[in-house]
Amino acid sequence: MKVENPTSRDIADLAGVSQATVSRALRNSPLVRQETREHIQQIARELNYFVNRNAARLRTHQSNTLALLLFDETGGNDAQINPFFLSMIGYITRSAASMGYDVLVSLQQLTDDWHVEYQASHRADGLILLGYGDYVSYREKLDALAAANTRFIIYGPIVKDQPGHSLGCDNETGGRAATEHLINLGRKRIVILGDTSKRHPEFASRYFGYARALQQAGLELDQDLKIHADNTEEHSVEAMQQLLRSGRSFDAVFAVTDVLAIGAMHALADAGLHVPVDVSVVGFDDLPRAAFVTPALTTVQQNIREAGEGLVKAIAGLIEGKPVESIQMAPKLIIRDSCGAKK
Amino acid sequence: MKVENPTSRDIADLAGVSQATVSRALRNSPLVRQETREHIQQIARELNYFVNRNAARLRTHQSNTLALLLFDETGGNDAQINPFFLSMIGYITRSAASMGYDVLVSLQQLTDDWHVEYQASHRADGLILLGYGDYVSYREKLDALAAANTRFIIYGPIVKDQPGHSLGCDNETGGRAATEHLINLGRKRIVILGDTSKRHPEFASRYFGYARALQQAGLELDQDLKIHADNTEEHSVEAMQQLLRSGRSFDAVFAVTDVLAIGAMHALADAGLHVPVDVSVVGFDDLPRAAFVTPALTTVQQNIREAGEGLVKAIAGLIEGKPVESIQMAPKLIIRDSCGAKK
DNA sequence: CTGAAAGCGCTTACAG
DNA sequence: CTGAAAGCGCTTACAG
Repeated sequence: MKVENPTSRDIADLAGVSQATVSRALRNSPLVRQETREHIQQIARELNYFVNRNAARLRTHQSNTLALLLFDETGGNDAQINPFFLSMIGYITRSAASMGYDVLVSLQQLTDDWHVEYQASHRADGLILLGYGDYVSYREKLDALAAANTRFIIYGPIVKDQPGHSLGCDNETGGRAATEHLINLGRKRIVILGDTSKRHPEFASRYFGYARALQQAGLELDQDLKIHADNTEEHSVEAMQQLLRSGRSFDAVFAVTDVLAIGAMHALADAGLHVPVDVSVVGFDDLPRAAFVTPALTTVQQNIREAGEGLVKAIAGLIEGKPVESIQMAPKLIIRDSCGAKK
Repeated sequence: MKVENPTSRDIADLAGVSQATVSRALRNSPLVRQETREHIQQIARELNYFVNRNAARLRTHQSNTLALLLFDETGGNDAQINPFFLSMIGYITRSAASMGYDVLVSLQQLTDDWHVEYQASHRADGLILLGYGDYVSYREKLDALAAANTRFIIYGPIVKDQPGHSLGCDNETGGRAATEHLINLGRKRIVILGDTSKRHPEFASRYFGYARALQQAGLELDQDLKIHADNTEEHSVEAMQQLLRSGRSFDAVFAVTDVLAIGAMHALADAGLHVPVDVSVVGFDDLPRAAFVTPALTTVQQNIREAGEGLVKAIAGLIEGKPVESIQMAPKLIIRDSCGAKK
């Protein structure tokens, strides 16, 4: 009764049926008589048999696998993934498992010739793309994906004319909510911090929300308060130090990511300014660490659970040939201490 | 020249050679004449051809894939993975990629009938197990893995008689370093916080290190200062509140994880105690958030980069049939503000 | 250096 | 309800 690496043929011999019947029985085909089916499954269990997925995949042309591609934002120096996207992995994995998909994880650098290979080599049926990338640089890759008929979904903004599907939060509404909140707290000179160029459409949308809120409140849109910073804590600190040195007055900072907001808080504290008394700070993302910094960071939350589940559902739909629409989710303002709303 | 889903046969037809030669050429076999090889590779590139990995895997009985199994510590309520292990994913993925392995990620619940399936179904050649599990409960699963001849490596302590290989940090040395540091700061009544039972051998080792440091310093090992808490912030807060209510005096807390340390800091602050003036706090793990809490947490760092790379190297060794030894890495005390060393 | 052939372990249309 | 057969796309021992 002991077989080293049992195959369906071994089960068939043991059960006294054909190999085809074993295959059917193990897939719970209604074609097989219940009694036969149970007998076969019993034997399979005893032998600790599992279907060789590679054979099944070769035969069916389906891998039942999703590839999760994370843009490596560190340029290959480190393998630390942006914590916002990192925490999505759990939800994606669980959600995929519940739908019968395995999840392959891979870090992708801008220089890599990525993506195309996963589906072409039949390792994955579709791709999920995660990361705050530079969309101008990535565009070329996305076009290559589309040209190869690869199924993919990006977590990010809906960009006009961009190939493929996207799922992201409504960045403009989020940026607007953050800014309105600051305005309601009496703040009038609100810095917008980050790379809001078209290279980062999600950040640009947050900026549009900011601009709209100011406009609606009758506040001036001062270009001097638009501060560029690449999306790292270090760049944020630097940008804020420069702003402080310039002597320009401001009473609030809306950073387009939490990473930037945390950097800004450090720079402000180092300059002897008190958050939120002197300057209110609001971020975006609700990173796990946002609740742990002091003062706890007020921020715009993107629902990562909803995002993870939505991404899997979308790519599964694409794989099954269903029509899938790009989706925008509602962001949520999380009020903590850095804005000064709580007294 | 356009073929929808090209196979090696298509390349062969186009190149005017046999399919076998194409296969050899694409694998850079020295058997193939260089000119022929380059010609074939050229055509493959033009057609955007990639080897069907499922066929190759079926044929070679190798998946060149590692399965990364994360113990789900939330009991299925949430899919948040312990951030310590989460941040290892990047290093594991990159390291695996550099050795030619794909990485499959999966959340595993205690109730699942896990593990065995990955290798038996030929989806992975070996497993990496990550998580602060309850080793008494997991033991049964590990035995099943071993019985099925599955190759696996666990990030965790080396436990006597436990099947398989482990890679972890030297928890006893880490616990000792943390405690000695507190003693050198003049602390005499040091609470040890966490589940230090044999269910969590890594925590038990940290406790042994603690005990040894006290002993060496001629300090009493007071059982009243050994405080049990399951590894969540909430349980930590509760345990500390109970300790504070008991009126027992103490001047330091060595929490066996950062999660517990952060919970303890909250409980102490809520009770009006000042860290580190009234009570020094030291944790273990160096979670990303440890540097962000106030005061910044002094903790014992486990090198996740070294860990990730070591795990991949170890499982790759196991797969290739090389002898692999269980490994202990050196932990490193990271001194920040919560212990009171900096003035 | 190259080709013809076998075979990895499945799934499924076809025939009964 | 079941079996015989074909075939998914590779890799590699064997023969030349």
